[in-house]
Amino acid sequence: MDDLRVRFAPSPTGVLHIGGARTALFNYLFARHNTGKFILRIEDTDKERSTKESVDAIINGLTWLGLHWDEGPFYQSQRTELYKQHVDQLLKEGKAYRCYCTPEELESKRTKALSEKRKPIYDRTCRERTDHPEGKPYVIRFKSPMYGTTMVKDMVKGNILFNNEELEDFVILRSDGSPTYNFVVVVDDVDMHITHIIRGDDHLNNTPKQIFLYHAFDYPVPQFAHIPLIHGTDKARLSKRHGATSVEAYREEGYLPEALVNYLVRLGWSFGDKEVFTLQEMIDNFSFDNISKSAAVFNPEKLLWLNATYIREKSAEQLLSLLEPFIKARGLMDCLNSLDRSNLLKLIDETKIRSRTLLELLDMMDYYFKTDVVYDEIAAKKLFTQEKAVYLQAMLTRLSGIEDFSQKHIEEAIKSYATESGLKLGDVAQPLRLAVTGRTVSPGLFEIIEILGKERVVKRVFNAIEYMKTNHGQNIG
RNA sequence: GGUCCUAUCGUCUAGAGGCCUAGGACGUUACCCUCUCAAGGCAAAAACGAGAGUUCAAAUCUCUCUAGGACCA
Repeated sequence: MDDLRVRFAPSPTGVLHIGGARTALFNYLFARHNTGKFILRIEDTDKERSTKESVDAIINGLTWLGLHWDEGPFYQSQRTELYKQHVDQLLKEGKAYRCYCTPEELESKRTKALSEKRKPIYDRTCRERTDHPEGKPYVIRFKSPMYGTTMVKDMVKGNILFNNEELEDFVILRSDGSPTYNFVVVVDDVDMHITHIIRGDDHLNNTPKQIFLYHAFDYPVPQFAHIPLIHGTDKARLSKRHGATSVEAYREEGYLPEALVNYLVRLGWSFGDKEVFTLQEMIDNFSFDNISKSAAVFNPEKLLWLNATYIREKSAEQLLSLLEPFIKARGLMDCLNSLDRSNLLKLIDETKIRSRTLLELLDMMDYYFKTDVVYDEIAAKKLFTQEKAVYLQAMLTRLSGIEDFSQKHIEEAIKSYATESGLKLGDVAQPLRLAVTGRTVSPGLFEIIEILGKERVVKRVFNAIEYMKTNHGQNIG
Protein backbone atom coordinates (compact mmCIF):
# COMPACT_ATOMS: atom_id res chain seq x y z
CA MET A 1 0.00 0.00 0.00
CA ASP A 2 2.97 2.35 0.06
CA ASP A 3 2.33 3.48 -3.51
CA LEU A 4 -1.20 4.60 -2.74
CA ARG A 5 -2.16 7.76 -4.59
CA VAL A 6 -5.40 9.72 -4.39
CA ARG A 7 -6.53 13.02 -5.84
CA PHE A 8 -8.97 15.81 -5.30
CA ALA A 9 -10.07 17.21 -8.65
CA PRO A 10 -12.39 20.21 -8.35
CA SER A 11 -13.65 22.39 -11.18
CA PRO A 12 -12.76 26.02 -10.52
CA THR A 13 -16.19 27.34 -11.39
CA GLY A 14 -17.11 28.87 -8.07
CA VAL A 15 -16.25 28.85 -4.41
CA LEU A 16 -14.89 25.83 -2.55
CA HIS A 17 -18.08 24.53 -1.05
CA ILE A 18 -18.33 22.28 1.93
CA GLY A 19 -19.25 19.25 -0.15
CA GLY A 20 -15.99 19.61 -2.05
CA ALA A 21 -14.12 20.25 1.15
CA ARG A 22 -15.43 17.02 2.59
CA THR A 23 -14.40 15.07 -0.50
CA ALA A 24 -10.95 16.61 -0.20
CA LEU A 25 -10.88 15.74 3.50
CA PHE A 26 -11.71 12.08 2.91
CA ASN A 27 -9.03 11.89 0.23
CA TYR A 28 -6.56 13.56 2.55
CA LEU A 29 -7.36 11.31 5.51
CA PHE A 30 -7.21 8.18 3.41
CA ALA A 31 -3.84 9.18 1.99
CA ARG A 32 -2.38 10.06 5.38
CA HIS A 33 -3.78 6.96 7.05
CA ASN A 34 -2.13 4.79 4.43
CA THR A 35 1.01 6.91 4.01
CA GLY A 36 0.08 7.60 0.42
CA LYS A 37 0.18 10.71 -1.71
CA PHE A 38 -2.58 13.30 -2.02
CA ILE A 39 -2.67 15.12 -5.34
CA LEU A 40 -4.52 18.29 -6.26
CA ARG A 41 -5.75 18.62 -9.81
CA ILE A 42 -7.70 21.58 -11.11
CA GLU A 43 -10.24 20.53 -13.74
CA ASP A 44 -10.41 23.75 -15.67
CA THR A 45 -11.23 22.45 -19.14
CA ASP A 46 -14.41 24.50 -19.22
CA LYS A 47 -12.81 27.79 -20.18
CA GLU A 48 -16.08 29.69 -20.06
CA ARG A 49 -16.77 28.96 -16.43
CA SER A 50 -13.31 28.48 -14.92
CA THR A 51 -11.81 31.46 -13.15
CA LYS A 52 -8.58 32.38 -11.45
CA GLU A 53 -10.55 33.59 -8.40
CA SER A 54 -12.07 30.20 -8.07
CA VAL A 55 -8.69 28.48 -8.24
CA ASP A 56 -7.49 30.80 -5.47
CA ALA A 57 -10.59 30.07 -3.42
CA ILE A 58 -9.92 26.33 -3.68
CA ILE A 59 -6.25 26.65 -2.80
CA ASN A 60 -6.85 29.09 0.05
CA GLY A 61 -9.72 27.03 1.37
CA LEU A 62 -7.78 23.77 1.45
CA THR A 63 -4.79 25.51 3.00
CA TRP A 64 -6.93 27.13 5.68
CA LEU A 65 -8.51 23.78 6.50
CA GLY A 66 -5.04 22.28 6.82
CA LEU A 67 -5.56 19.74 4.02
CA HIS A 68 -2.10 19.88 2.50
CA TRP A 69 -1.48 18.15 -0.79
CA ASP A 70 1.73 16.45 -1.86
CA GLU A 71 1.68 17.10 -5.60
CA GLY A 72 0.15 19.74 -7.79
CA PRO A 73 -1.88 21.72 -8.36
CA PHE A 74 -1.99 20.37 -11.88
CA TYR A 75 -4.14 22.17 -14.41
CA GLN A 76 -6.04 20.33 -17.09
CA SER A 77 -5.93 23.39 -19.27
CA GLN A 78 -2.19 22.87 -19.56
CA ARG A 79 -2.46 19.26 -20.58
CA THR A 80 -4.36 19.43 -23.86
CA GLU A 81 -1.48 17.83 -25.76
CA LEU A 82 -1.66 14.78 -23.51
CA TYR A 83 -5.38 14.35 -24.18
CA LYS A 84 -4.87 14.73 -27.92
CA GLN A 85 -2.20 12.02 -27.89
CA HIS A 86 -4.52 9.66 -26.07
CA VAL A 87 -7.35 10.30 -28.50
CA ASP A 88 -5.02 9.57 -31.38
CA GLN A 89 -3.83 6.43 -29.69
CA LEU A 90 -7.36 5.08 -29.28
CA LEU A 91 -8.15 6.01 -32.86
CA LYS A 92 -5.05 4.26 -34.14
CA GLU A 93 -5.80 1.14 -32.14
CA GLY A 94 -9.34 1.05 -33.47
CA LYS A 95 -10.82 1.62 -30.00
CA ALA A 96 -12.47 4.86 -31.05
CA TYR A 97 -13.93 6.22 -34.26
CA ARG A 98 -15.02 9.38 -36.01
CA CYS A 99 -18.73 9.98 -36.01
CA TYR A 100 -20.13 12.29 -38.67
CA CYS A 101 -23.75 12.23 -37.56
CA THR A 102 -25.11 15.75 -37.29
CA PRO A 103 -26.89 16.99 -34.18
CA GLU A 104 -30.11 17.06 -36.22
CA GLU A 105 -29.73 13.44 -37.25
CA LEU A 106 -29.00 12.39 -33.70
CA GLU A 107 -31.99 14.31 -32.40
CA SER A 108 -34.38 12.70 -34.84
CA LYS A 109 -32.97 9.26 -34.04
CA ARG A 110 -33.55 9.99 -30.39
CA THR A 111 -37.14 11.05 -30.78
CA LYS A 112 -37.80 8.09 -33.04
CA ALA A 113 -36.29 5.68 -30.52
CA LEU A 114 -38.30 7.27 -27.77
CA SER A 115 -41.54 7.03 -29.69
CA GLU A 116 -40.82 3.35 -30.38
CA LYS A 117 -40.07 2.89 -26.70
CA ARG A 118 -36.45 1.99 -27.37
CA LYS A 119 -33.51 3.29 -25.38
CA PRO A 120 -32.42 6.64 -26.78
CA ILE A 121 -28.76 5.71 -27.07
CA TYR A 122 -26.57 6.32 -30.09
CA ASP A 123 -27.22 3.65 -32.73
CA ARG A 124 -23.52 3.29 -33.66
CA THR A 125 -24.10 4.29 -37.29
CA CYS A 126 -20.50 5.40 -37.79
CA ARG A 127 -18.86 2.63 -35.74
CA GLU A 128 -17.69 0.62 -38.73
CA ARG A 129 -17.53 3.50 -41.17
CA THR A 130 -14.31 3.64 -43.21
CA ASP A 131 -14.68 6.74 -45.36
CA HIS A 132 -13.61 10.18 -44.17
CA PRO A 133 -15.80 12.84 -45.76
CA GLU A 134 -13.64 15.86 -46.40
CA GLY A 135 -14.51 19.01 -44.44
CA LYS A 136 -17.43 17.43 -42.62
CA PRO A 137 -17.42 18.04 -38.84
CA TYR A 138 -17.16 14.99 -36.63
CA VAL A 139 -16.89 13.92 -33.02
CA ILE A 140 -14.83 11.02 -31.77
CA ARG A 141 -16.66 8.25 -29.99
CA PHE A 142 -15.36 5.44 -27.88
CA LYS A 143 -16.22 1.88 -28.94
CA SER A 144 -18.02 0.62 -25.86
CA PRO A 145 -18.61 -3.08 -25.42
CA MET A 146 -22.07 -3.95 -26.73
CA TYR A 147 -22.77 -6.96 -24.53
CA GLY A 148 -21.91 -8.27 -21.11
CA THR A 149 -21.72 -6.48 -17.82
CA THR A 150 -19.33 -4.20 -16.01
CA MET A 151 -18.77 -4.42 -12.29
CA VAL A 152 -17.89 -1.38 -10.25
CA LYS A 153 -16.20 -2.47 -7.05
CA ASP A 154 -16.82 0.29 -4.59
CA MET A 155 -15.42 0.56 -1.07
CA VAL A 156 -18.55 2.36 0.09
CA LYS A 157 -21.40 0.97 -1.97
CA GLY A 158 -20.15 -2.54 -2.58
CA ASN A 159 -20.27 -4.26 -5.97
CA ILE A 160 -22.51 -2.62 -8.52
CA LEU A 161 -23.30 -4.33 -11.79
CA PHE A 162 -24.01 -2.33 -14.93
CA ASN A 163 -25.40 -3.79 -18.09
CA ASN A 164 -23.17 -2.81 -21.02
CA GLU A 165 -26.16 -2.66 -23.35
CA GLU A 166 -27.36 0.35 -21.41
CA LEU A 167 -24.20 2.25 -22.22
CA GLU A 168 -23.51 3.86 -25.55
CA ASP A 169 -20.49 4.77 -27.64
CA PHE A 170 -19.91 7.98 -25.77
CA VAL A 171 -18.16 11.02 -27.19
CA ILE A 172 -14.57 11.52 -26.07
CA LEU A 173 -13.72 14.45 -28.33
CA ARG A 174 -16.25 17.11 -29.30
CA SER A 175 -16.49 18.55 -32.81
CA ASP A 176 -14.66 21.66 -31.62
CA GLY A 177 -11.72 19.47 -30.65
CA SER A 178 -12.23 19.60 -26.89
CA PRO A 179 -12.11 16.35 -24.93
CA THR A 180 -15.01 15.40 -22.69
CA TYR A 181 -15.08 15.05 -18.93
CA ASN A 182 -15.10 11.25 -18.67
CA PHE A 183 -12.17 11.05 -21.01
CA VAL A 184 -9.82 13.61 -19.46
CA VAL A 185 -10.48 12.31 -15.97
CA VAL A 186 -9.29 8.87 -16.95
CA VAL A 187 -6.30 10.13 -18.93
CA ASP A 188 -5.21 12.19 -15.94
CA ASP A 189 -5.79 9.46 -13.40
CA VAL A 190 -3.78 7.07 -15.55
CA ASP A 191 -1.04 9.61 -16.09
CA MET A 192 -0.88 10.47 -12.39
CA HIS A 193 -0.89 6.82 -11.35
CA ILE A 194 -3.95 7.23 -9.20
CA THR A 195 -4.76 4.06 -7.27
CA HIS A 196 -7.89 5.08 -5.38
CA ILE A 197 -10.64 7.37 -6.56
CA ILE A 198 -12.62 8.96 -3.77
CA ARG A 199 -15.37 11.26 -5.02
CA GLY A 200 -19.03 12.11 -4.66
CA ASP A 201 -21.53 9.43 -5.58
CA ASP A 202 -22.92 11.70 -8.26
CA HIS A 203 -20.12 10.18 -10.36
CA LEU A 204 -21.20 6.61 -9.80
CA ASN A 205 -23.04 6.38 -13.10
CA ASN A 206 -19.98 7.64 -14.97
CA THR A 207 -17.81 4.93 -13.56
CA PRO A 208 -18.54 2.05 -15.97
CA LYS A 209 -17.66 4.28 -18.92
CA GLN A 210 -14.44 5.22 -17.20
CA ILE A 211 -13.68 1.57 -16.54
CA PHE A 212 -13.95 0.94 -20.30
CA LEU A 213 -11.31 3.60 -20.79
CA TYR A 214 -8.98 2.14 -18.17
CA HIS A 215 -9.20 -1.15 -20.02
CA ALA A 216 -8.55 0.61 -23.31
CA PHE A 217 -5.42 2.20 -21.87
CA ASP A 218 -4.40 -1.11 -20.34
CA TYR A 219 -4.27 0.45 -16.90
CA PRO A 220 -5.37 -1.40 -13.75
CA VAL A 221 -8.79 -0.14 -12.69
CA PRO A 222 -8.40 1.95 -9.52
CA GLN A 223 -10.31 1.25 -6.33
CA PHE A 224 -13.40 3.40 -6.08
CA ALA A 225 -15.06 5.00 -3.09
CA HIS A 226 -18.21 6.92 -3.95
CA ILE A 227 -19.16 8.92 -0.94
CA PRO A 228 -22.73 10.11 -0.45
CA LEU A 229 -23.51 13.75 -1.08
CA ILE A 230 -24.41 16.37 1.48
CA HIS A 231 -28.01 17.50 1.42
CA GLY A 232 -29.85 20.56 2.65
CA THR A 233 -32.77 20.39 5.07
CA ASP A 234 -35.13 19.69 2.17
CA LYS A 235 -33.06 16.59 1.30
CA ALA A 236 -31.96 18.13 -1.98
CA ARG A 237 -28.31 18.37 -2.82
CA LEU A 238 -26.74 21.22 -0.88
CA SER A 239 -26.61 24.46 -2.84
CA LYS A 240 -26.51 28.22 -2.39
CA ARG A 241 -30.17 28.45 -1.57
CA HIS A 242 -29.51 26.50 1.62
CA GLY A 243 -27.49 29.42 2.99
CA ALA A 244 -23.76 29.61 3.57
CA THR A 245 -22.15 26.68 1.82
CA SER A 246 -18.69 27.96 1.01
CA VAL A 247 -15.67 27.33 3.15
CA GLU A 248 -14.79 31.00 2.79
CA ALA A 249 -18.13 32.07 4.24
CA TYR A 250 -17.54 30.02 7.37
CA ARG A 251 -14.10 31.47 7.72
CA GLU A 252 -15.51 34.98 7.52
CA GLU A 253 -18.17 34.20 10.08
CA GLY A 254 -15.53 33.22 12.59
CA TYR A 255 -15.52 29.46 12.41
CA LEU A 256 -12.35 27.59 13.26
CA PRO A 257 -10.94 25.30 10.57
CA GLU A 258 -10.59 22.41 13.01
CA ALA A 259 -14.27 22.73 13.90
CA LEU A 260 -15.36 22.70 10.28
CA VAL A 261 -13.10 19.73 9.52
CA ASN A 262 -14.39 17.91 12.58
CA TYR A 263 -17.97 18.59 11.57
CA LEU A 264 -17.41 17.46 7.99
CA VAL A 265 -15.68 14.24 8.95
CA ARG A 266 -18.61 13.22 11.11
CA LEU A 267 -21.02 13.90 8.28
CA GLY A 268 -21.11 10.44 6.80
CA TRP A 269 -18.36 8.91 8.87
CA SER A 270 -18.34 7.73 12.45
CA PHE A 271 -16.08 6.09 14.94
CA GLY A 272 -18.21 4.64 17.70
CA ASP A 273 -19.66 7.35 19.88
CA LYS A 274 -16.75 9.72 19.43
CA GLU A 275 -17.70 13.23 18.33
CA VAL A 276 -14.63 15.41 18.80
CA PHE A 277 -11.49 14.49 16.89
CA THR A 278 -8.08 15.99 16.43
CA LEU A 279 -6.75 15.77 12.90
CA GLN A 280 -4.33 13.07 14.03
CA GLU A 281 -7.17 11.05 15.54
CA MET A 282 -9.07 11.30 12.28
CA ILE A 283 -6.03 10.11 10.37
CA ASP A 284 -5.41 7.25 12.77
CA ASN A 285 -8.99 6.00 12.70
CA PHE A 286 -10.17 6.79 9.20
CA SER A 287 -11.40 3.95 7.06
CA PHE A 288 -14.14 3.35 4.52
CA ASP A 289 -15.56 0.59 6.72
CA ASN A 290 -17.51 3.13 8.71
CA ILE A 291 -18.66 5.52 6.02
CA SER A 292 -22.41 5.63 5.72
CA LYS A 293 -24.02 4.91 2.38
CA SER A 294 -26.75 7.49 2.53
CA ALA A 295 -26.68 11.23 2.02
CA ALA A 296 -26.35 13.39 5.11
CA VAL A 297 -28.27 16.56 5.86
CA PHE A 298 -26.10 19.49 6.78
CA ASN A 299 -26.91 20.72 10.28
CA PRO A 300 -25.56 24.21 11.03
CA GLU A 301 -26.54 23.92 14.71
CA LYS A 302 -24.18 21.06 15.32
CA LEU A 303 -21.37 22.84 13.51
CA LEU A 304 -21.97 25.83 15.75
CA TRP A 305 -21.76 23.62 18.82
CA LEU A 306 -18.50 22.11 17.65
CA ASN A 307 -17.11 25.54 16.90
CA ALA A 308 -18.02 26.67 20.41
CA THR A 309 -16.29 23.59 21.78
CA TYR A 310 -13.10 24.42 19.93
CA ILE A 311 -13.22 28.10 20.89
CA ARG A 312 -13.52 27.14 24.54
CA GLU A 313 -10.40 25.00 24.29
CA LYS A 314 -8.29 27.81 22.87
CA SER A 315 -6.18 29.96 25.13
CA ALA A 316 -6.87 33.69 25.31
CA GLU A 317 -3.59 34.32 23.53
CA GLN A 318 -4.55 32.03 20.67
CA LEU A 319 -7.97 33.60 20.42
CA LEU A 320 -6.55 37.08 20.35
CA SER A 321 -4.38 36.27 17.38
CA LEU A 322 -7.33 34.55 15.69
CA LEU A 323 -9.41 37.66 16.33
CA GLU A 324 -6.87 40.01 14.83
CA PRO A 325 -8.13 39.82 11.23
CA PHE A 326 -11.61 40.62 12.52
CA ILE A 327 -10.36 43.46 14.69
CA LYS A 328 -8.47 44.82 11.73
CA ALA A 329 -11.52 44.54 9.50
CA ARG A 330 -13.45 46.67 11.96
CA GLY A 331 -10.74 49.28 12.12
CA LEU A 332 -10.10 48.62 15.79
CA MET A 333 -6.38 47.96 15.55
CA ASP A 334 -5.38 51.34 17.04
CA CYS A 335 -7.83 50.77 19.80
CA LEU A 336 -6.39 47.33 20.44
CA ASN A 337 -2.89 48.68 20.73
CA SER A 338 -3.88 51.40 23.19
CA LEU A 339 -5.69 49.03 25.54
CA ASP A 340 -4.26 46.98 28.35
CA ARG A 341 -3.37 43.62 26.87
CA SER A 342 -3.50 41.49 30.01
CA ASN A 343 -6.97 42.78 30.85
CA LEU A 344 -8.13 42.03 27.32
CA LEU A 345 -6.83 38.49 27.66
CA LYS A 346 -8.77 38.13 30.91
CA LEU A 347 -11.89 39.38 29.18
CA ILE A 348 -11.40 36.91 26.35
CA ASP A 349 -11.17 34.11 28.89
CA GLU A 350 -14.40 35.27 30.50
CA THR A 351 -16.21 35.69 27.20
CA LYS A 352 -15.05 32.69 25.21
CA ILE A 353 -17.38 30.20 26.89
CA ARG A 354 -20.30 32.39 25.84
CA SER A 355 -19.32 32.61 22.17
CA ARG A 356 -19.91 30.15 19.41
CA THR A 357 -17.93 31.97 16.73
CA LEU A 358 -15.03 34.41 16.67
CA LEU A 359 -17.40 37.03 15.39
CA GLU A 360 -19.71 36.51 18.36
CA LEU A 361 -16.73 36.67 20.65
CA LEU A 362 -15.69 40.03 19.27
CA ASP A 363 -19.25 41.35 19.32
CA MET A 364 -19.64 40.39 22.95
CA MET A 365 -16.57 42.38 23.90
CA ASP A 366 -17.51 45.57 22.04
CA TYR A 367 -17.88 47.55 25.26
CA TYR A 368 -14.23 46.96 25.98
CA PHE A 369 -13.14 48.60 22.75
CA LYS A 370 -15.64 51.42 22.74
CA THR A 371 -15.09 54.70 24.54
CA ASP A 372 -18.77 55.52 24.89
CA VAL A 373 -21.21 52.88 25.95
CA VAL A 374 -24.28 52.53 23.77
CA TYR A 375 -27.19 51.31 25.83
CA ASP A 376 -29.52 48.58 24.72
CA GLU A 377 -32.68 50.63 24.23
CA ILE A 378 -35.25 48.24 25.60
CA ALA A 379 -33.08 47.46 28.59
CA ALA A 380 -32.48 51.15 29.27
CA LYS A 381 -36.22 51.81 29.37
CA LYS A 382 -36.70 49.04 31.84
CA LEU A 383 -33.61 49.39 34.04
CA PHE A 384 -32.73 53.07 34.01
CA THR A 385 -35.53 54.21 36.30
CA GLN A 386 -35.53 56.84 39.06
CA GLU A 387 -35.34 54.08 41.61
CA LYS A 388 -32.33 52.47 39.95
CA ALA A 389 -30.62 55.85 39.63
CA VAL A 390 -30.44 55.90 43.40
CA TYR A 391 -28.70 52.54 43.45
CA LEU A 392 -26.23 53.63 40.82
CA GLN A 393 -25.48 56.83 42.68
CA ALA A 394 -24.70 54.75 45.75
CA MET A 395 -22.58 52.36 43.75
CA LEU A 396 -20.68 55.26 42.23
CA THR A 397 -19.71 56.40 45.70
CA ARG A 398 -18.76 52.95 46.91
CA LEU A 399 -16.81 51.93 43.84
CA SER A 400 -14.93 55.23 43.81
CA GLY A 401 -13.90 54.53 47.38
CA ILE A 402 -12.19 51.23 46.67
CA GLU A 403 -8.43 51.52 46.92
CA ASP A 404 -7.46 48.07 45.68
CA PHE A 405 -9.82 47.74 42.69
CA SER A 406 -9.89 43.97 42.64
CA GLN A 407 -12.72 41.57 41.97
CA LYS A 408 -12.82 40.59 45.63
CA HIS A 409 -13.30 44.14 46.87
CA ILE A 410 -15.70 45.02 44.08
CA GLU A 411 -17.85 42.04 44.99
CA GLU A 412 -17.81 43.00 48.66
CA ALA A 413 -18.82 46.56 47.88
CA ILE A 414 -21.73 45.59 45.67
CA LYS A 415 -22.99 42.75 47.84
CA SER A 416 -22.81 44.74 51.05
CA TYR A 417 -24.77 47.57 49.47
CA ALA A 418 -27.47 45.18 48.34
CA THR A 419 -27.69 43.55 51.75
CA GLU A 420 -27.73 46.85 53.63
CA SER A 421 -30.45 48.23 51.39
CA GLY A 422 -32.50 45.07 51.56
CA LEU A 423 -32.19 44.51 47.85
CA LYS A 424 -31.59 41.42 45.78
CA LEU A 425 -28.21 41.37 44.13
CA GLY A 426 -29.86 41.35 40.74
CA ASP A 427 -31.64 44.64 41.46
CA VAL A 428 -28.29 46.37 41.68
CA ALA A 429 -26.30 44.17 39.32
CA GLN A 430 -28.49 44.54 36.26
CA PRO A 431 -28.57 48.35 36.07
CA LEU A 432 -24.89 48.40 36.89
CA ARG A 433 -24.16 45.91 34.12
CA LEU A 434 -26.13 48.01 31.68
CA ALA A 435 -24.26 51.13 32.78
CA VAL A 436 -20.89 49.52 32.35
CA THR A 437 -21.41 47.38 29.21
CA GLY A 438 -24.56 48.72 27.59
CA ARG A 439 -25.91 45.19 27.70
CA THR A 440 -28.03 42.98 29.90
CA VAL A 441 -25.86 40.00 29.13
CA SER A 442 -22.18 39.74 29.92
CA PRO A 443 -19.65 37.71 31.83
CA GLY A 444 -19.68 38.00 35.61
CA LEU A 445 -20.18 41.58 36.70
CA PHE A 446 -17.40 41.67 39.29
CA GLU A 447 -14.94 40.24 36.80
CA ILE A 448 -15.69 42.73 34.07
CA ILE A 449 -15.65 45.67 36.46
CA GLU A 450 -12.15 44.71 37.50
CA ILE A 451 -11.12 44.13 33.89
CA LEU A 452 -12.46 47.50 32.75
CA GLY A 453 -10.65 49.21 35.58
CA LYS A 454 -11.68 51.80 38.11
CA GLU A 455 -11.30 54.82 35.89
CA ARG A 456 -13.50 53.54 33.06
CA VAL A 457 -16.08 52.05 35.41
CA VAL A 458 -16.50 55.18 37.48
CA LYS A 459 -16.83 57.26 34.35
CA ARG A 460 -19.38 54.90 32.87
CA VAL A 461 -21.52 54.79 36.00
CA PHE A 462 -21.39 58.57 36.17
CA ASN A 463 -22.42 58.81 32.51
CA ALA A 464 -25.29 56.44 33.11
CA ILE A 465 -26.60 58.62 35.92
CA GLU A 466 -26.34 61.67 33.65
CA TYR A 467 -28.17 59.76 30.93
CA MET A 468 -30.93 58.91 33.36
CA LYS A 469 -31.30 62.55 34.39
CA THR A 470 -31.63 63.80 30.84
CA ASN A 471 -33.91 60.99 29.80
CA HIS A 472 -35.81 60.59 33.04
CA GLY A 473 -39.02 61.95 31.59
CA GLN A 474 -39.59 58.86 29.53
CA ASN A 475 -38.48 56.54 32.27
CA ILE A 476 -40.99 57.47 34.93
CA GLY A 477 -43.63 54.82 35.31
C1' G B 1 -38.56 8.56 -19.20
C1' G B 2 -34.18 5.05 -18.51
C1' U B 3 -30.09 3.53 -15.29
C1' C B 4 -27.97 3.57 -10.55
C1' C B 5 -27.83 4.63 -5.28
C1' U B 6 -30.19 5.15 -0.49
C1' A B 7 -33.83 4.39 3.77
C1' U B 8 -32.79 3.92 12.58
C1' C B 9 -35.13 9.84 17.04
C1' G B 10 -36.28 16.76 13.82
C1' U B 11 -30.66 16.25 12.38
C1' C B 12 -25.63 13.39 12.48
C1' U B 13 -25.12 8.46 13.78
C1' A B 14 -24.14 3.32 16.85
C1' G B 15 -26.12 -1.29 15.48
C1' A B 16 -23.08 -6.84 10.89
C1' G B 17 -29.76 -12.49 13.73
C1' G B 18 -30.43 -13.18 20.20
C1' C B 19 -26.21 -8.37 24.32
C1' C B 20 -32.15 -3.68 21.81
C1' U B 21 -36.90 -2.16 27.17
C1' A B 22 -32.61 0.33 20.14
C1' G B 23 -26.98 3.42 22.54
C1' G B 24 -24.34 8.30 21.81
C1' A B 25 -24.17 13.49 19.89
C1' C B 26 -26.62 18.27 18.20
C1' G B 27 -31.15 20.58 18.95
C1' U B 28 -35.70 20.83 22.24
C1' U B 29 -37.92 20.73 27.37
C1' A B 30 -37.56 20.43 32.96
C1' C B 31 -34.62 20.94 37.19
C1' C B 32 -29.80 22.21 39.86
C1' C B 33 -26.02 26.06 39.99
C1' U B 34 -26.57 31.54 39.60
C1' C B 35 -25.86 38.97 39.49
C1' U B 36 -27.55 38.33 33.58
C1' C B 37 -26.18 35.05 29.72
C1' A B 38 -23.46 31.02 28.79
C1' A B 39 -20.67 26.91 30.40
C1' G B 40 -21.24 22.80 33.77
C1' G B 41 -24.43 19.06 36.29
C1' C B 42 -28.87 16.01 36.23
C1' A B 43 -33.28 14.24 33.92
C1' A B 44 -37.14 13.85 30.00
C1' A B 45 -39.61 13.63 25.26
C1' A B 46 -38.02 11.71 20.54
C1' A B 47 -36.56 6.65 15.61
C1' C B 48 -35.93 1.03 13.12
C1' G B 49 -40.60 3.95 5.80
C1' A B 50 -44.75 -0.06 4.67
C1' G B 51 -45.99 -5.11 3.70
C1' A B 52 -44.79 -10.15 2.96
C1' G B 53 -41.22 -14.05 3.78
C1' U B 54 -36.72 -16.95 6.04
C1' U B 55 -35.79 -18.24 11.36
C1' C B 56 -37.02 -20.80 17.78
C1' A B 57 -35.51 -15.44 17.25
C1' A B 58 -34.91 -9.76 12.51
C1' A B 59 -33.40 -2.84 13.01
C1' U B 60 -29.95 -6.59 11.22
C1' C B 61 -31.09 -11.74 5.77
C1' U B 62 -34.64 -12.08 1.05
C1' C B 63 -38.56 -10.04 -1.98
C1' U B 64 -42.27 -6.35 -3.23
C1' C B 65 -43.94 -1.58 -2.61
C1' U B 66 -43.30 3.45 -1.14
C1' A B 67 -40.38 7.66 -0.60
C1' G B 68 -35.94 10.51 -1.42
C1' G B 69 -31.54 11.39 -4.25
C1' A B 70 -27.94 11.16 -8.33
C1' C B 71 -26.68 10.47 -13.40
C1' C B 72 -28.03 10.24 -18.60
C1' A B 73 -31.09 12.36 -21.91
